[in-house]
Amino acid sequence: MLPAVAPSPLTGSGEAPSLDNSLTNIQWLGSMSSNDLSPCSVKKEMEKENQTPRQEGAVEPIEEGPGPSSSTASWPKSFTERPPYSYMAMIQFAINSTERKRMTLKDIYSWIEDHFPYFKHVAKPGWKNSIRHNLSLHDMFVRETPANSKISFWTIHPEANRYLTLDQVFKVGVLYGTWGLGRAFPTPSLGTLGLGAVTASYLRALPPPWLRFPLERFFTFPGHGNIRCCSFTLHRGIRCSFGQKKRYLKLKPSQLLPQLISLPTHTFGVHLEGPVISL
Amino acid sequence: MLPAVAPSPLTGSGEAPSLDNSLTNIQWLGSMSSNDLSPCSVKKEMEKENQTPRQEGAVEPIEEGPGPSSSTASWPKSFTERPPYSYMAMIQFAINSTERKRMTLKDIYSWIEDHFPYFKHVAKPGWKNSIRHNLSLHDMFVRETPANSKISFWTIHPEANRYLTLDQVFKVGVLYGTWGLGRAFPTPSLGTLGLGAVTASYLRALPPPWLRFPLERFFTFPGHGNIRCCSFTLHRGIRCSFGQKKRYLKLKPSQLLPQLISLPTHTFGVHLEGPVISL
DNA sequence: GATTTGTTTATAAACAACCTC
DNA sequence: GAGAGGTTGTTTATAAACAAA
Ligand SMILES: [Mg+2]
Ligand SMILES: [Mg+2]
Repeated sequence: MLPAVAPSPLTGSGEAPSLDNSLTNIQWLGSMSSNDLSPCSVKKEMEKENQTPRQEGAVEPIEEGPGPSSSTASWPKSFTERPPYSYMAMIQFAINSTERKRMTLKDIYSWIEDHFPYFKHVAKPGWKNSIRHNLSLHDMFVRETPANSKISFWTIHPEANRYLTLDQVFKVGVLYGTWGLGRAFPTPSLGTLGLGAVTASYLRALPPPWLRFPLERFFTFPGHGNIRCCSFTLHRGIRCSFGQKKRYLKLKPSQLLPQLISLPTHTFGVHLEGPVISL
Repeated sequence: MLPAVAPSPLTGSGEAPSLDNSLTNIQWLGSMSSNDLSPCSVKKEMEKENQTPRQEGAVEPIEEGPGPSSSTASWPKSFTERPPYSYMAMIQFAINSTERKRMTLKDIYSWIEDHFPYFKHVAKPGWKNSIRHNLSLHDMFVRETPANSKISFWTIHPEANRYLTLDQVFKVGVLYGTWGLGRAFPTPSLGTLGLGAVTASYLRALPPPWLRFPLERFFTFPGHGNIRCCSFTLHRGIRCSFGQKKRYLKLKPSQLLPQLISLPTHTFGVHLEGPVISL
């Protein structure tokens, strides 16, 4: 019941306890953002369906901020370290990178290897099994075979596709609606990062890279009115909460947007429109 | 390419190759059928919601047929051997054994332990994790909390519930519709049992316990007309096919009955009505 | 005949929320 | 009431069995 004092945003992220994991992940956010693909990814480009060219303007490269998030001069960890994205998220990034929002299995493999070298060089071969598992398991992913074709493409169910791309994950977002009305985060426990007492201005004042986090899924709840508290996982081990507990919607996370077939839990991009409510 | 000759039904099941697994499973079908619960299951009976009394007439005890399926005089294997049912199937058996078709998690645990001692005495404790995983994962299982109650019950989505019970799995069924029109089973491969050249009279002539197998899910396809071939898994490693290949519906198994949210693959009970077509 | 693609189940684990003692 | 520890619920990862292409 004692409201724990949330870390002040302006004192810097370095003061929050046990942030090692988060900072590791934060480095990921900027490192593989754009076109630094390995050369081997160019050869079969003609056989693949066109991928939409990246809009460079959409990417905000992360300047190294204060604190331990500045990377060393050697090979970036992102080449050997597992990205913080779930398979479900990476598959969406891959499919949504194409013009027609569809991709063959083989190209999904390649896209992921090209954008996340971990899977090319480090991961056990079973990661491809996991990709196939995810494609089959989640209703969000739908296989389509064009008439008179033997090729089949994986698509994203139109009701479920929010057209998120890897680039979007890096964007800076703003709060929308009546977010951040809650009290201080009550009980920051192991592996939990409470931002506490969140207001829009509080969030705007957060030093980078905090606002670059994927926050999207808990922002809008069509049909559920104004939600005054939320809690979500940024990456494994890093969780954020806003507002009062005890007032959660009694819905499992994947039901929060009931019109969607399936929602990923982690690592979604900021994808917001609308007015910012100053609190 | 060579069409393998299917085993003749009247020469007995003992001649089919590599049936060790199947016979092990067949023993399962009769051994735990009725009320031979362990004594420790009686105590908390009052706290539980009523379970419907078993209709003894519905169970056909399996007399020991010819071949290696007769069990030894010692403790039946079924007490230490894993039952052939998936978690999804066992959960349905448990919930459907109650009057109101709902059950708490704890009672699901108990029901399974009582009816399948393997889970009480042999299985690693992680099996309960798997039960919870299945309850959450499959949309078929829906949690309901009565108003003003703290208890929550697991139910089966009414559209998906076929009200199958453990007892029904033992029932003998008959073919319905135009089943069994196909040719010989083409390529029995490792772990596959081809019945081949199946007709209704062929199936009626099969010695027990063949017709006691769970066959239900491929029998009726509302809205799909007459299906002339099918293939299904009885238990792990034992697969049956009817009819010609190359004429499969292009649907994944769980979509065969599209009005259902989710269908288990294995171990479903015979649940048939209608005329038997003699071929 | 071997490889790739697709579907399903099992198991372990991370983690949140709830409940009980 | 507060806290510790066990129970219940949701989600992801990984391996594997197996069918079909
Ligand atoms: Mg799918
Ligand atoms: Mg469920």
